[in-house]
Amino acid sequence: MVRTRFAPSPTGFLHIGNLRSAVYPYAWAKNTGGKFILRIEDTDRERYVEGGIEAIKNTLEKFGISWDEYYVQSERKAAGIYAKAAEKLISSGHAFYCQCAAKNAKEEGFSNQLRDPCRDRGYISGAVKLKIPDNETVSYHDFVLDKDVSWSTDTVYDATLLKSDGFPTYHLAAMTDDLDMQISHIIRGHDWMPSTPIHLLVFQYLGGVRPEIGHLTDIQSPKGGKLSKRKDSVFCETFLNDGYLPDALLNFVILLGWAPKDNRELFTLSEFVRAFDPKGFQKSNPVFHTEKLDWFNGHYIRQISDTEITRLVKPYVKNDVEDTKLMQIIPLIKDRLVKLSDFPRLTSFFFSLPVFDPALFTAPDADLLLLSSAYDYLTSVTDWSKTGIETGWTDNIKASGRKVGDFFMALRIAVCGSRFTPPITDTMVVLGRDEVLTRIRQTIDNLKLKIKN
RNA sequence: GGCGCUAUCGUCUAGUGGCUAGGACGGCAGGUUCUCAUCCUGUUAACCCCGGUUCGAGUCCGGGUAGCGUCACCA
Repeated sequence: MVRTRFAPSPTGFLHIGNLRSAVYPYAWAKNTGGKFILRIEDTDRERYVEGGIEAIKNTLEKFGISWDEYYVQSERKAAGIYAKAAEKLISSGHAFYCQCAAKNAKEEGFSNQLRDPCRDRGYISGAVKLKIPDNETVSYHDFVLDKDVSWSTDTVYDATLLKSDGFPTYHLAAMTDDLDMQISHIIRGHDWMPSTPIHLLVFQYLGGVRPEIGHLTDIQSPKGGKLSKRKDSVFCETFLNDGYLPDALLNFVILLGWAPKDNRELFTLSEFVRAFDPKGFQKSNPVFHTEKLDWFNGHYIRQISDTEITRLVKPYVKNDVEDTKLMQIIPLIKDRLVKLSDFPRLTSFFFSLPVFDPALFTAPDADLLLLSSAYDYLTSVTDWSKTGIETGWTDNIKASGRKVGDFFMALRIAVCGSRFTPPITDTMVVLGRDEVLTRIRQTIDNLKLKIKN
């Protein structure tokens, strides 16, 4: 029975890395019949984004990730929980007040002092900092890396626990909470690794049962370095709006840094919960190449029903298009859909007259004959259905000595204005007899004009 | 620069001392087909380097090299 947590800061929308940091602990907790906790770490008032909390919850829900317990650090701060923890550390001699001006790491460069000059000044107010002991070794076993990691405290700086505005930093808040909430396993980003010795000390001084700790790999940008807002598309909502299914994105992300022993690739969330094994965590950083995501998405789209796709494709379709029309079209383009947003591009000719592009007709004279022949034949068709149109047609074309491929290509271009379309007969059925005949007639006229000039 | 982590096909990965190093995506080729796509088949391509341990190393150890992370009163 495992208790895990996902602890995002409401500083923006949920990104790919967040999603992964949420789904692993979720799966682990559910796999063991334990509890998954959502904890909002909103202790940085500067970076707080209005609506950030709702956005995070909202997106998690889209992926089917639900939580058993929910906490907000600013509320716990108001209850005095972190101040109390800080006092405990001060009174036991493991923390001290500091009245130095806040440093800005970017400006300070790499010449930071590890030991704070205020540690022995006996101030009775100010920011609270951790008093790092000299010449000690702190260590833990990382369950992701499956490795013991240790530091000399001589390389650790006196980290701030409580800011002068009374808000705790991550170092105090998260550790206090993990203890209070009896978190059994901390799964967090690799970028937290360097500050782990601080956390180990805080845990030790606060007392209680220390959670196991594991550091997830960092997702790398294909452009090098870690995935970032600047150079990459990172927000889950962006992918969702772009027509990626939550199942596909989740499946893709799950496999970025985790793999089962049998190397299975397809997982719904509940299947992942069942298959989850902490031994499957990857140790080296994956690169965020999305080719496989496209494959997953196409795969999942092909799995779902036409009725469901009709619903999903709505945001990408004009309002006045009826469901019955959509239901006719979807079977024709389902296999061609990589993203839901491909729908309008693949189906434009169903809704509007294609523009005549003379360049598409490579042999205008021959095509004109083919189209005239097609027009004559289609006029004679009484049963405007797939079989009604198709029966005997191909044989007739062959008998007339024409190439079937050329014939249908000319027809395809005339009716759809493109060389790439669903099977033309099915398309014509959906379009309707009058529309099809009109389009062919117009194309014939346009072609004649072209030939004349 | 200090501290720390990592290292198998282009990408995601399986591998836990004895394998022709496997799968998936992508690429390429072929089949199916009125085009494209789907689907099917085949194919391509990897153990970072150097030492050591061992009868035997992708697997263990050491050293290089490379990549990554981090050095805030941000998380």
